[in-house]
Amino acid sequence: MSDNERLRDLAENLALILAQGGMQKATARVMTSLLFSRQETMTAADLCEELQISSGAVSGAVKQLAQSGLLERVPAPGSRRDHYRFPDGAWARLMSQQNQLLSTMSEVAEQGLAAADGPSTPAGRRLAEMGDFYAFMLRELPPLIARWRTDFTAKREVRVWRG
Amino acid sequence: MSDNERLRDLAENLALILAQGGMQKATARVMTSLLFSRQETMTAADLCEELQISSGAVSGAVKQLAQSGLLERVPAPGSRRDHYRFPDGAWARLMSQQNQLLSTMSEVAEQGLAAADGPSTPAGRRLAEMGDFYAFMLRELPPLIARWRTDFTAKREVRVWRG
DNA sequence: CAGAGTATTCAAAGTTCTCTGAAACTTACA
DNA sequence: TGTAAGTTTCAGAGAACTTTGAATACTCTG
Repeated sequence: MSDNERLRDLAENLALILAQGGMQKATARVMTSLLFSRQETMTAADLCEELQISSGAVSGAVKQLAQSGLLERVPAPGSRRDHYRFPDGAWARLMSQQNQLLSTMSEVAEQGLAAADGPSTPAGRRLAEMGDFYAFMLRELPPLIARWRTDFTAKREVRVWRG
Repeated sequence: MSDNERLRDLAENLALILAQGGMQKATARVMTSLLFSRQETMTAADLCEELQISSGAVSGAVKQLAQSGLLERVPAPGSRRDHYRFPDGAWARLMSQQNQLLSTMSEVAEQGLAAADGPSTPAGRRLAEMGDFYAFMLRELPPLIARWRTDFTAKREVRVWRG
């Protein structure tokens, strides 16, 4: 199997995993195509051809991905077509967006605790644990992600110096 | 609105959020019922009545939840019915299970990097970043969760002494 | 070991979601 | 401003997933 075939295989495989995790199939395939593509950017037509899906499906996938920051439009002078790419830092951004959910979980738990007459009732015990856990994660995760960003940026610069 | 109604409302609301995030509706509702219930445990019949769903749906939901550690069967002497409860430490366990996914992401990125002729190609750059990010998270998340467990266990013990 | 009370399985029905293909819309250039 | 290239929208077909309800299997208890 050539390296190109291997890349395509890995892309389709990862798309499958993401689809099982709730992402739309076409959306997942567009995302992994961009991620594993040898090209810097891909056009909608490229994606249609590579994935054998309609332009409508590509349009929908692009919309969703752009909203969650997993795809960016690249200005392409001299081309009428939109060019898309998988943005640098997307993974970190994706995980940061999870904070939204953590925050919701934490709030719901607090409200529940208030309605449950404190942490000594069964419901109160469960909700207190839930609230504590999500508050903890909400406190700890953002600095962790920030630390990765710093580390990785430093590493990348070393690579660039070395050329 | 009474506190009981508020609890039920919060439960249904959270179930809706989880369902939007890909969890099956019946499964999410069973989970949040157990989480917000004033009782220590609930039976299948309790769940059927509270949620107005069939026993088949409850059975399916119980199966799924038990597999992911979000529900546990409680031995109930003197009752023929199974009793279910939301287990202590479930949230931490749930997050730990995400490590499986982190691990997969990290591996796929490595394999992709190998097929992409190193980090100086466009695909290589993207996959190197992805691999680095997930390897980092895989290294940092488990100790973080362990730390929460320790902290929370200590806190709970303080509550018990005082209680 | 018989029988009542529960839990689980499974086919069928219902529901929701996704993709396609065509039409409408937008944009860039002559 | 007209035209051609490209993108987005949307209704409808089809696929995939959920739930139900009845039949089956299980498990205590007398």
